[in-house]
Amino acid sequence: MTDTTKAGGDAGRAAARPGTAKSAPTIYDIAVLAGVNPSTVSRALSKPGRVSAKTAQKITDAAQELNYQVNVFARALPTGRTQTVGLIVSDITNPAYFEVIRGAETAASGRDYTLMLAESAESAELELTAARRMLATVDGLILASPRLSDEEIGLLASKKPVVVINRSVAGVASVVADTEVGVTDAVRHLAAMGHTAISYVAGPERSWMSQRRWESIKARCDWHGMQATVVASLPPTVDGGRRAAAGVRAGAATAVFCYNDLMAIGLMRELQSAGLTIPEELSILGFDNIFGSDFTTPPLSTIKSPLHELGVSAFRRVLDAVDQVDAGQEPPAPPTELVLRGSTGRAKGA
Amino acid sequence: MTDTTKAGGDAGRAAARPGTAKSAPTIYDIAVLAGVNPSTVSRALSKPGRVSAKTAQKITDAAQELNYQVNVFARALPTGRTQTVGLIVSDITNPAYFEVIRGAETAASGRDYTLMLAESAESAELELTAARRMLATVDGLILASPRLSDEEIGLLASKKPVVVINRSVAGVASVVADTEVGVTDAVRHLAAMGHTAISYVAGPERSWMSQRRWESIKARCDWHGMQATVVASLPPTVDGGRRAAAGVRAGAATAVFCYNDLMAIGLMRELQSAGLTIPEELSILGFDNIFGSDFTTPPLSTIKSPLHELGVSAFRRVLDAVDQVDAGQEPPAPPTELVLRGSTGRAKGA
DNA sequence: TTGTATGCGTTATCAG
DNA sequence: CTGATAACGCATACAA
Repeated sequence: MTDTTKAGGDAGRAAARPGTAKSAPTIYDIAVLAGVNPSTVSRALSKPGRVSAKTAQKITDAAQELNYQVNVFARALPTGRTQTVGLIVSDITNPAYFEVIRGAETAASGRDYTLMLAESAESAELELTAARRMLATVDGLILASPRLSDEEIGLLASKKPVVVINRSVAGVASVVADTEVGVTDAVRHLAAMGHTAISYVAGPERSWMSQRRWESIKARCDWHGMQATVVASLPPTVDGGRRAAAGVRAGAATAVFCYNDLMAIGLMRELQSAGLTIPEELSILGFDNIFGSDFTTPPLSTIKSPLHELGVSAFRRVLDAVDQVDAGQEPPAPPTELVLRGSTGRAKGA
Repeated sequence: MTDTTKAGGDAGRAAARPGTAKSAPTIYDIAVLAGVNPSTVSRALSKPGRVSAKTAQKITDAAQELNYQVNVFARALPTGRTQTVGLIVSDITNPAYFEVIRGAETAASGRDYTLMLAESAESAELELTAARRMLATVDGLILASPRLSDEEIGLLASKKPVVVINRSVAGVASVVADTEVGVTDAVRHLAAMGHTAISYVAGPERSWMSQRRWESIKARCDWHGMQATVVASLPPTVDGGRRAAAGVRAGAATAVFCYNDLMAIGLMRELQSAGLTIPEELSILGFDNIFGSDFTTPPLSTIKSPLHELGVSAFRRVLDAVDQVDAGQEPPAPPTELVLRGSTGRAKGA
């Protein structure tokens, strides 16, 4: 039976809407118009070069004329491929993700892929739900600063290509910014400004990157013979930063790193409203260099992350995995960079 | 032929990955395990109540045991439905979209829908591309402050349910914040502070909302017998705001509204770095009340938008359209609200 | 209530 | 190089 009629329920896409008459054209329509077999149309459209130039021309012309658009569902059914990759960020409200989203997005568009974005609102549970949902429809998944456990991530990665950003999970591809260079510069600067004791306001326990940043800071402080302590572990938000104020004041540090700019901003504002002057009485540093970190008074000194590159690079790596191309070496980690503004200064009494 | 074997290319999802053995279970697998017909499984899983409680139980049990997951593509093929709605924002970098995204997202999750997010980077062309791409895979589309022309939007809306946020297009459902109340309060406040001439820094020409806000401001100023003028039309970004500085200084206004907070922040900072003191020499007002608008010195006075409600409401309306339920009345526009902070004060010389 | 038969639009296999 | 045909997994008229 080579029935080319389009019978059956018209439940298809583009049906029943006011302006839309009949359902979208298919390769069958193109086939009759071009006088070839549907399978030839399929070939011509999906694998260039596997069909004679002449018929290919006829077919593309016919497709153009009918304003043909592939039905991605029909295509995905036999192939399992969707030309879509997912990106899950832990908090859409954190400006730090702006650029990683942009980076991934542009990289995706450039390769004719679509990016599917979701957030987990800092909840491991929601993150898992979102990840599972996405996994069913995407070719690969990018997890930015995931709150999931290593096991959960490994499980996801066993089903589809997964790349994690700013985290390291055994057996899973990852793209991590090199915190070293920014931290090295920052601590050296602090030392030069007479600081001898610093503290660190950590982010969530589950945050691999928070841990990583602390280790880096600790190591450099040791090197300089400075004292370094963690004062708290709180949500990576402005409010989290505020809540760190008491702990910070209780300590003896004259300079404090916060896990990210959001926390640094919260901490600074809370301290200021309690009467402290920044940086005269305390130096504050954040991480990321987000939108708004230069709005504050004083503007925030911070360690800038290569957010855009992270997004681009992560997308590239999923695609490599999807296409089974051997990624070769892990690409070098893009470096961080110290951005000195007004929230850091000479140590009090130094 | 009721062949239940799973032959053919194993190109399906979850194939060829290290840990994954055979392809995912289907309703056929469930059917044999539960001892019923596949179509019964389909019914049991998609339309609760159309199958006897007993068999339903058997089927859900079997599904559970096999860890069954519907293949959304296979489902989408005959039905055309994907349980997914798209949201396109004009600039993912604008914090104003945080809450509309969150709103739409939570509303979507609540109804077991997935939100697909994209941005257009303030480009009408990219927006159209993104919209077209999405249209093929979603059940409905939300356009937040689109830069598209009315015709283009109408065309999209003729194919799938479309809802626009903060814009009005003939024949297309829309959700718009009521600017009136916020503006009314703001202008009244300004009048009380002795201002008699205000100016407006407009956003993009294509921005319906920028126009809307201006009309609202103009009307209230007229009412108070105040003079009101537009000084520029620029990109709705911090940099756009900076570029408005010269025009603002050239005018005689003692208070200026900016299309949004981003512009207001840019304008304020530029003016300040040129030596002006805010609000003593000039009062500045923004719109939206975004993240960071209270970080500045002085903190920005602004007209807060019901961003979250806009997102929620927009999602609801697409869903109504998708489900063909008569939306009934246009829901009332959620109101804006004046938020007085430090960037507004008594008119200079008043 | 449940089973039967078929279609959804595309890709893939196998002949010719 | 091209044509015929069988999956891909699910939903749904229709019959029983």
